[in-house]
Amino acid sequence: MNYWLFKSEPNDYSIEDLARDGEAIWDGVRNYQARNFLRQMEEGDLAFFYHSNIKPPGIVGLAKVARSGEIDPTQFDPNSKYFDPKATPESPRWQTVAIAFVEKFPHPLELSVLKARFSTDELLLVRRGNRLSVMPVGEKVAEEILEIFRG
DNA sequence: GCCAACGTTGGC
DNA sequence: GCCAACGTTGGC
Repeated sequence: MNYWLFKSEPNDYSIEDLARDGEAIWDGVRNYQARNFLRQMEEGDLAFFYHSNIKPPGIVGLAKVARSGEIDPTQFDPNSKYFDPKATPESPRWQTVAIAFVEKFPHPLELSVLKARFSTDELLLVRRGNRLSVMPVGEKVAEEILEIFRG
């Protein structure tokens, strides 16, 4: 089982939205490094849900990978801002996963706290200038984060 | 509003 | 294939 982190702007899609929907196809990722992480995900993997572009940014909840190997439907939709003219149903370019809501944490775990606690080697998220919207989280760090809430 | 980081585009 | 220009992300 692996741990991941998903960034989302809450104005766009928040942990509350995921709680309401129960499940969501994580569409719109158009970065190859992030896509490769999405391809590596397996059903049952846990994912921290992170709110970006908000004050303060931070981890706000937990989700899990409900299905892997989903085809991102927005790549075929000419009306979508994620439309990719080079993608065809016969050879799609963008795969993703469906995630399911697990829990909203009782309080956000702010980026400033994460930076104080974890080095850039331990947690990619805290690396300056990191723009990946989907990234792996090491098991040790993941368990420490869960421990904060389950102590 | 600023700007660091970095991915993408396009001319050559 | 190189690389400058440009655009986007996202923290501060």
